[in-house]
Amino acid sequence: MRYSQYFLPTLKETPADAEVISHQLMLRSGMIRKVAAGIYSYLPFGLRSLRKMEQIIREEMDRAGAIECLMPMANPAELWQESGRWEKYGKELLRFKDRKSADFCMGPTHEEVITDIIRNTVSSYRQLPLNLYQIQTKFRDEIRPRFGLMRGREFVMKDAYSFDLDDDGADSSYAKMYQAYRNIFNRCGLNFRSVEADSGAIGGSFSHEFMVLAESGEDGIVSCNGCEYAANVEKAELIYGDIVTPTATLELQKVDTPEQKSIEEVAEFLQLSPQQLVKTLIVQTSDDEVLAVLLRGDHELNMIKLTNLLDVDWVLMAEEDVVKRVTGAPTGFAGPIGLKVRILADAEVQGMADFVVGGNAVDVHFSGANQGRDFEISQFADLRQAMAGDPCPRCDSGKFESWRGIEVGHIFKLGIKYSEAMNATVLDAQGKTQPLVMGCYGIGAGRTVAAAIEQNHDENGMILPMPLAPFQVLVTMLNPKDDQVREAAEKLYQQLLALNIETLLDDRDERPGIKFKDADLIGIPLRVTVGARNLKEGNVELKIRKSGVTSMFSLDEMTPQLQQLVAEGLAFELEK
RNA sequence: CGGGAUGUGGCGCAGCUUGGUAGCGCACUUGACUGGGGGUCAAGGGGCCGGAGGUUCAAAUCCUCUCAUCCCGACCA
Repeated sequence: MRYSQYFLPTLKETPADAEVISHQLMLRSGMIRKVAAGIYSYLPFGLRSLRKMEQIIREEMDRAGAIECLMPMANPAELWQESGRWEKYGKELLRFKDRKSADFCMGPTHEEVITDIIRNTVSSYRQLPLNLYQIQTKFRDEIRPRFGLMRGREFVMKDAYSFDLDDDGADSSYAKMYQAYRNIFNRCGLNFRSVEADSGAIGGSFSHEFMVLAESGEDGIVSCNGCEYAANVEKAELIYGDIVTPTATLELQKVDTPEQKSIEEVAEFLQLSPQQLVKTLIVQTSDDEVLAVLLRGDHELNMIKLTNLLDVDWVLMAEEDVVKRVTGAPTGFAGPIGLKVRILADAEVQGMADFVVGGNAVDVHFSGANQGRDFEISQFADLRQAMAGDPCPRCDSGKFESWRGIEVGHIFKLGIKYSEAMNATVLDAQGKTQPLVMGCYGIGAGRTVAAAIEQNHDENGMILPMPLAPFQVLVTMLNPKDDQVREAAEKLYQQLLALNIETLLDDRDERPGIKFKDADLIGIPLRVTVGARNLKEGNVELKIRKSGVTSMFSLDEMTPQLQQLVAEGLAFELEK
C-alpha cells in the first residue's frame, strides 16, 4: 500500500475526550473514529488489525473443532421472551419495533438464536457434539461506555456455543475452548492470565476469564505465586483455617471522633492501624432485607460473595436514609452495637478482639468492642475481596499477587439453563429425551486489539505485535524527489509485495520529521528507511520499532532479512 | 441512574468574570525555498460560538430549558 494513496489520518494532538492510552493512540493513528458514545467506526488502518484478530480467532476455533456461522443483529422478541431474558436483561438490551410494531432487540449475545436453530435441527445424540461460532457485531446499551473500544456499546465479538449430550461431553467441549483461548491470546503476543470467574448474569456452573494484564484494566485479579491458581477478585476463594476468637481484654469505651468518618480518618485519629478497626456496612437486598456486614478495616466487601451467600438477585449499599433509620446516625458512624438488623461478618472478624467500631451516633465510635459480649453476629463467612499477600487456597506456600486486567475473553459452562427454558432436547442412545448441555464462549475482538495497545506502546506511539499489526513493514522513502531514493524504495517495495509481506510505502512528499513521527505513532513493527545518505554506500536502514535497534543492510540483503523477521514475528507454538 | 466537568473552524485551546464587528497554535490551499526527527517565508480559504427560548439597543458572554460528550460513583459507613 502506498501511503500517498491510503487513508491514514493521523493526529498530532491527543483528542480531549480520550482518557486511556489505547483509545488515544487508536484515534491518533487513524484506526478509529467516534460516531457516538461507545460507538466507533473502524478506519482502514484499524480494520486491518481487527481483521487479523478475527483471523487468529477463526483459525484457532476451527482447529478446536468449532464451526463458523453468522446470526443476525436484529432478534425477534419472542425468542427472548421464551428464555425469560426479555424481562430480565434490563436496559442493556436495546429494544425497538419494526414497521408492524413487532418487538425486536439488538442481540447482545446469541444463546436464544443459536438454541432455536439447534432445537429445530438437531434431534439425536449422534449429531453431537456441536460447537458453532460467529464473529459478529453486538450491541449492548451499556450504562457507561468508556475508554474507546474497551467498553463500547457496539462491538465485534466472537461468540461460540457448544452442545453436548451430557456433562462429561460439555466439560470436554469447555476444555477445548479453554485451550483454544490460551492459544489465541498467546498468538497475539499478549501477557495474560486465565482466571476463575463468577458466572454472573449469564449463569451456569463455572467459568474462566482471560485477562490481559494492564494498569488501566477494569478488573482486579489475583494469582498465586506458588501454583497455577488465578481468579478474579470477585471470585477468589480465601482460606481462614481454624479461627479462635481471642478473649476480650478491654472494656467497651465510647470515644469522641469529631468529623472522623472514613476508616482511614478514624484510624489516624485514634493512632491505630486500620486492621484494628471493624467497619460496618449497611446493605439492602433484592428481598428487601436490610442487614449489616462487618469487615476488618482494611478489607473490602465482595458483593458477589455476599449475593451468593444470601441467595438473592442483588445486594446494594443501603441508601443514606435507610442507614439513618437503621443506625440512627448519618453514614460514617455505623456500628454493630445495638443494631436491630441481622449482622453478618467476614470470617476474618471472628479472630479479632478489642477493636474499634462505629457508635451509631454522630462523631462517636467505640473502642474495646468485642463480639459475643457487646453484640452478636449471626453468621461468619468468606465475604471479602482477596488482595495481594493473602495465602493461596490451593497450595501450601503460595501467596496472592494482584493485578489489574482487561477481560478479553470469557468462557462459561452453561449447563441446561437455556436448553430447558427453550426445550432444546435430543434423544440419547436409550431413546430417552435429554436436554442439551451447553457452553458459551466469548472474545471481544476489538477490545483485544485495544488491550494489545495498552500493553504495547511507548511515549511515541503504539507498538503492535507482528500478528496484530496492520502492516508488517514500513518503507520510508525519505525524499521522493530524489530519483535514486525513489527507485531504491520502489524496488524494495515491489520485492516485499512479491513475497506477500504486508508493506506500507511512505511515498508522501513530506519532510523526514513528519514521516518518522508518523512511523513511530502507527507502530509498524519493522521500518526501513531509504535515504540518500546511506544509499551512497548502497545501504538502507532497518529499525525495529519495539527495541529501537537500528542496523544497516545493503538493498539486496534487506529483503531476506525482513522476510525472516516477519516470519519470526508471526511464529507461534501451541500449548498442548 | 446519581455526582462533577465540558461543548467556540478538522484537532488542541483562549475569549465568558465586567455583553459592543470571533481569536491563537496546528492542520488545509497556492507559491518559493528546504529535505535524516512534526522546517522557513509569503499570500489565502474555512466558524448558524451544541440547540431552543428569554433578557437587552446589542448575547459566544447573562437567565431558563434542552441535547451531546467525558470523568467519578453505584463498595470503605
